[in-house]
This record gives sequence, structure tokens and C-alpha cells, in this order.
Amino acid sequence: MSEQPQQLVAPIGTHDVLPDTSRAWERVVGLFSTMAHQWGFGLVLTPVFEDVAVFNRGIGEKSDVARKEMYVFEDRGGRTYALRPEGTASVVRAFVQHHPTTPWKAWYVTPAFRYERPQAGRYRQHHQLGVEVLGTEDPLVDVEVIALAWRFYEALGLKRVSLIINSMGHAECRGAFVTQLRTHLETNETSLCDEHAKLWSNNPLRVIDCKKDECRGVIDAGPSIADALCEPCAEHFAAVAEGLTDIGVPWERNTRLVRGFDYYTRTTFEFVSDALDGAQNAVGGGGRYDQLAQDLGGDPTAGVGFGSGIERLLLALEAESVEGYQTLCDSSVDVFVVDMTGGLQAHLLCDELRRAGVAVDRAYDGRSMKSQLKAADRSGATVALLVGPQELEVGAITIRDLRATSDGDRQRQIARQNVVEEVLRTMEMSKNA
RNA sequence: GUGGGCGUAGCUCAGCUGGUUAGAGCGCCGCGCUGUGGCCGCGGAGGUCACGGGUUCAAGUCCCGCCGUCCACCCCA
Repeated sequence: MSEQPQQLVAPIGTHDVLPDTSRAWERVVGLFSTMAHQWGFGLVLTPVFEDVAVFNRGIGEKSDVARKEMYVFEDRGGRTYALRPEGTASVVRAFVQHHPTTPWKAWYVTPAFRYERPQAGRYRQHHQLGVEVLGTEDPLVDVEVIALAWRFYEALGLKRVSLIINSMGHAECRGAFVTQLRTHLETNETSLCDEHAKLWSNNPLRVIDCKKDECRGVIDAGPSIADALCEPCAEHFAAVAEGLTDIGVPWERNTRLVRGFDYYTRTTFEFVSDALDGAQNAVGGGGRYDQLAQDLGGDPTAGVGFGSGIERLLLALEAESVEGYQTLCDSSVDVFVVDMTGGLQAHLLCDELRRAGVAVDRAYDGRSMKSQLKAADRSGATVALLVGPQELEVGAITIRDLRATSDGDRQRQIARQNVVEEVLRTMEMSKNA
């Protein structure tokens, strides 16, 4: 490897996921896939890159993500594309393009790209899974979307996640609120933090979730979005809150919750884990976006969805329980075949057992028995099958319990033709033990 | 985009105010045990000290640059 002029490595802010942890990824995505299906969602796959307009019009050209974090590039035909920075805009673009019947319930899992300085729980390529529902304003759909996320976290074993909800109102009542807010910020401009004293007018809503004491003081004394909601928006919010309570999903209202994308209307929510410290404690979030389809050139169509970062989920899982996380990563097979006759027997046994649905591995290259058993140990298998000249001669297989602590019942010989049956029985026994 | 810490074996790290052949633990391979893993003992392989310059008789150690990484701000998943 010293032949190469320089070592090639994964780009800054990106990571390879190798088999020592990828099993956890499989399980997280597998669980979500199963649950999404149970909730009535269908998988939607869209390209990782889109016309840059999809994201500019979608998440808002003024948003930080669109302004300075997108991977924008020109292809050989001179088209301007961007790597997807989040999941929603593409799904809504697909909805607008294909006119499916509504309500349209889509789930997705996708990489997302943002050009940021990497940090704990923040990467240039991260992965999100989530859902979107297009074509209904029913507040119980908001509840269903939030509940799916909540039950998913629950099923993963996350215990330290809490749900924060808020409403941004629709275009009109939010507009009225922003006007009030502007007036308030203007009169208190000198009391804001250094940064926002100058920049508040660009995006007044940003000031609301500023963490500096100065801004907090001004915001606390100012207008609240809760009071600015029109009657229908207030009712919608109340229905969402009630729907959550009906099914026992605990929530907390925070009128300071303002999310980064401009497309949100009415319901917004975020799931934060107190097991994650620092600013990267959000494991998921989302909201309603009743204008988005229209912004992307479609008919006015209401929508709501959530996205969750897989890396953040894994980080939270590990922070809550290192043991639990390791279990999630475990990629043990059931059986390991040790062959001292040259390899043909292992070849045949593996095929037979795998066809019976058993997870089997073996060693190669005719290694020593000691070395093969060592590999068996490392494979995490509960059972080893041993076949050598002695077994071959009498048509038998030695079946060894790799978990047994006493020498007595550690291993026994069985007839070659009963292998599958015996293995399945032994696995069943060790499962019950 | 701004600011800090850190780059030594596959991994985690030690290496004093520069001073001969660069260390440990884990992991890996082998042997003790020629057909029996985990535990133990012994041995072995594996490093142009991220990279490029500079200072010096002498640089892993000091200086500059560069790349990477971690962390904070910002923002978000």
C-alpha cells in the first residue's frame, strides 16, 4: 500500500459503515420498513439528485441549508443539480409529477447531503428515514405521523426521547405574527444578542430559537405564535394535541420551536433525546407543509411528514445503553462448520443448512482444527458441527454446543442424514435455555 | 463560514527539557494441546511516527504549511 502516492480515504464528513456496526443499520431500517407497512405507507424511491429548483423552492432559498449547505453541481449537459439535503422536497416533487390518488402515504430511507463542518452527530452525508402524507388536512394524520415516529423510537428501545410540538399557523396568521414580531424586535433591537441585533430582519423567526440570554429575554416579553393563530389553525393544533393524548403519546408544547425549513405550516414537531448532549440532540422532526406541493408547481395539496436521522438514532441508542447497542450490532450466525477432511463436507453441510434457513459460516483454506474452532468462537455461533476422517468413515457428524460450560454434555455424535433436524432441535433448545 | 484540541502498529494509547536498533495493551498468526474454541503461558508478524518543508551535529519530540480527525459556535438529522 506504500506504492500509492497517497492514501485514498472516504471524503471529509462521510463514513464507511462496516459489518461490525452495519447490522444495527439493517435492524433499524428493517424495523422501520415493517412498521411503515403496518401504518399503511408504501416505499418511495427518488433520485439522490434533483434539479436545484426542487430544493430552492421547497425548503426556501433564504434557508441556511439552501443558501450555504447544498451540494450544487452542473452535469455534462449544463443542467444544475443538487444532492438532496433532506427527504421531503423530493417526495413531494414525485407526488406532483405522478398525480397519485390521495391520501398518498409514502415512506423513504435515503442519504442526505449538507456541506457543513462535521461535528458530533453531524456529517456531510447522513441518512434519514421518514414518511410523508399528501392530500389530507386531517389533524389525525398529523397525529398518525407523529405516532409512527414515537412508536418506532419506542420499539427501538429509546427511553429518553421527548416530543415537542408547536404550530406555525398558515400563511395568513403566521404573516400577521411575523409583522408583530418585527415591530417588537425593532423596538428592542439594542437588547438582542450581537448577531441578531444586526441580522434579525433577514429572518425574524430565527431569533425565536436563539439560545442567547439577550434574545431569550426579548422573545419572552414579545408576542407568542400561540396567541396569533387564527381560529382554524388553533383548532387544528388542539385536535393534534388531543389526538396524541388519546393514544398516550406524551407531548410538550414549545412556542419557541421554529424549524429550519421554510415550508412548514401549522403543526411542527421535534423529537429530542436527553441522552445526546450538545446541540445535536434532535433525533427526528417534521411538520405540516400545506403550501409545498403548490410551491413545486402542483395543485394545492396539504402534506405532513417526519424525518429521522439514522446516525442520531444509533448515537442515542448507544448513549442510552452501550450493551443494547452492541446487541443491535451483533451479527452472529447460528452454526459454524469445522471440516478436517479438506472442505468438501463443509461445502455440502453449509448448503444443506442454509437451504433450511439456518445462518451458517465456515472456515476456508484447510486450516487447523484449532484455528477453525477459534473462528467458530468468533462467529458467535451457538453450535459447531465437526466433521473429520473419523466421522466421515462412520457417516456421522459431531455436534458441539459452544455455549456449554460443563464438559459432560458438550458434544455428541449424530447420524449425517439427521443433521438439519438435529441442528434445528439444538438451536430450539438453546433458545429456551 | 469562525475558533480550539489531536494525528505514533488493524484498534486504544505511552514515548521526559530533541540524543543510538520506536513501546504497551487489545486484536491477528503460531506453539504448548500432531482432532477440540473461550482461560492461561510462550513466541511471531505488523510502523517511511498523516503528508511536505524548515531549524539542528541530531527531530516522533521544536517551527511553518498542508491534509485528516474530534469538539465548540452557526445550523440541523
